[in-house]
Amino acid sequence: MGVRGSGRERPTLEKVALRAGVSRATVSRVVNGAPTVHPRIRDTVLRAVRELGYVPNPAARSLVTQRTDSFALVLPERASRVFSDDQFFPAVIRGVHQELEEADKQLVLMLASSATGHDRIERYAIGGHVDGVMFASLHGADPMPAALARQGIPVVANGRPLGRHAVPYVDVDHAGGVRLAVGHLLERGRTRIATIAGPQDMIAGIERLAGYRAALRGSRRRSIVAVGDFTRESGSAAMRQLLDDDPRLDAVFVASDLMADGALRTLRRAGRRVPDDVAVIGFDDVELARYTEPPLTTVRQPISDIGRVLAGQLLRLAAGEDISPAVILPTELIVRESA
Amino acid sequence: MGVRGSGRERPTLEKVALRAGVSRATVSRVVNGAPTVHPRIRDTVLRAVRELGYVPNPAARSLVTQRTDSFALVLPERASRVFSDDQFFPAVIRGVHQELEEADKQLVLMLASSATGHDRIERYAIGGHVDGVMFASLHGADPMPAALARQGIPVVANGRPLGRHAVPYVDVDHAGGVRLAVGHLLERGRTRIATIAGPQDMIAGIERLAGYRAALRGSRRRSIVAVGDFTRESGSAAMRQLLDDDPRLDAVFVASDLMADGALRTLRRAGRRVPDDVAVIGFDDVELARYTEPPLTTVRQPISDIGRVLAGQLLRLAAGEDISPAVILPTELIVRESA
DNA sequence: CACGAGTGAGAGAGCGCTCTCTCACTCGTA
DNA sequence: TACGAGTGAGAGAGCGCTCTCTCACTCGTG
Repeated sequence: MGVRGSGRERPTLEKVALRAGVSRATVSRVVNGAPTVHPRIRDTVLRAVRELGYVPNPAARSLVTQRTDSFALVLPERASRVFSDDQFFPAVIRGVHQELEEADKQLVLMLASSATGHDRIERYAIGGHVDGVMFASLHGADPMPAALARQGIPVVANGRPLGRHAVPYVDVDHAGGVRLAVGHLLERGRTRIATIAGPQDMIAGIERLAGYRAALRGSRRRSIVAVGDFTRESGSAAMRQLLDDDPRLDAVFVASDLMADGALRTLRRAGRRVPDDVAVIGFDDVELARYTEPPLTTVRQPISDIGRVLAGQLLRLAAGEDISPAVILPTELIVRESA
Repeated sequence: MGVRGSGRERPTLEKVALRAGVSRATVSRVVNGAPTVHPRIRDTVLRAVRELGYVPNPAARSLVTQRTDSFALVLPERASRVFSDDQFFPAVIRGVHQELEEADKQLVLMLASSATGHDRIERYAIGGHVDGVMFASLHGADPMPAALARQGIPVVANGRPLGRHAVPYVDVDHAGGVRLAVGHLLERGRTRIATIAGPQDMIAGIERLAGYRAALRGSRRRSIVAVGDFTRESGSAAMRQLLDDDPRLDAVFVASDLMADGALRTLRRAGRRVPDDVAVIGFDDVELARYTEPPLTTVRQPISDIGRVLAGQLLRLAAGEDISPAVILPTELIVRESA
């Protein structure tokens, strides 16, 4: 049966003006909070608005203002990663949503899948459906952000874009976090410190590996590297490989908590005690980290803050303000039991 | 510095018409795929469109068509539950997005937080920003869906709304799933089968508990109930209580995987072996279920299908078609090691 | 008392598109 | 050859709102 659209003629500015005995312009002024309306008239208008249940028509409004008051968040949709139990995206979404809500803006969510998805997003943004676009966790040197920016569309990315063309971005201090982690391991006297890196076409993967290398460099330790793709399975596999490569390693820095969980399972199966035989440190501090066996020492990144700042920067950019080309959020080491 | 809006005068229908040497109406016909245009003219127009990089202005279009081609998905935003590592929402979002993308519609995400959030959502929908609204996992007898439906806005909910006023909904076969789970436990000769129920103001919590009671009723077993709120912690706590209440229980049906994980931890700590001493069955089959200790036997619900169907129904409703007032998706028992 | 500044409200021109109505023209048929 | 049906394209009226311009009116001041 279905609750079909009863139509319910929505009142227009005109109707309200008629009822309040003023002009359309005055109603518009009242509705938009212009200061140049006499209080008495304002009240009359507001009453009419209430009585008629008037709500402005957004299409008509944006037709003339050239704004839509909504912003797009583009997420890569790679089935396995996005929305696995990695909690990154939900938290980013929450942060973005909070910030936008406070500014009374709407969030349009776009999952960029295949190439077609790319096209669609570009057309959508260029078509002026939104006032700006946020990109989260781009894969590699995606040309889309720069392309949109060149079209004059406000764009902010999460994670430094790899291409030449800069768009403003916000990211966390990957290198600093890794430094804390590796420093912690060194302090505890670990000597053979390996790493499980993330995918090398994503900025987070790249920077965390670079951070690991930099942190070890000072200590004359040799680096031992395996590469995963941020999934639990890849963490397990990478750990197996590391144990093959260097059975005597006594610590691993893993570039994500999910991979760290996989690594912990491999270690357990291999009969290594954590942290006694092998210390493990992850990265992210998702909820999972508190429930691994043993609970995971990890580098916390303020995920939903990324979302908030991302949206905040975009709002400012769209408002015509100048924003800093990069905002780097701090990371911190959360010490639990795995290291 | 900021990549500021260079403006980049966007061409209008008029400009395209001028260039192609036809009228605005004809360009509109071509752009919207009307069949009554001579192929030669169509080509000329399309060339002009391409050369000018014309993209229709959505605000102008919806001003006259009264459509926006976008739909809202409303999720409750209770910090702890939403976007915890419960994977429900991400999967629903993905499903909804897929379905909408195929229809070339956009997804506007709204997190309903406080009462203010409610207001905002109502105003937004009534304002005509979207062509329809989906609600996922309403808390209790939320009046919003019915209120919007009464205003003539197409609405579909996930999970049967509790109020009197029906809106079309899609849900999974909770009772059937629970029946499979309890049946499995009975078959294996379990005699004292407890349950950890979900919150009793959510339809999923209510129906799964009712299903448990119904399934036991035939078997002359006594029901043993503790209530959680779908979080891992509440699962742990509920399990502790159950062990206190009836130390000799030999099976638990838990209304969510996350709570089941909590329950497993409590059992482990209490020295009970799973499944030897106590069999555990969860509900949801989120990714976590494959990684618990031991891997969790659980009732799978096709989460992203819920999203797809939700969106599909809404699209149909918004298109003026009649839809069935309820769609129930099947559940199935996934047997792993915990029972 | 006259004048100019300041204030509050209305008139009216669009914003870019769709869609109905109208009309010119091409055929097929008697 | 004449007529009616069918087809393809243009004219033009809005959709509901914002915003500039204009104007009437009220004061304060010289």
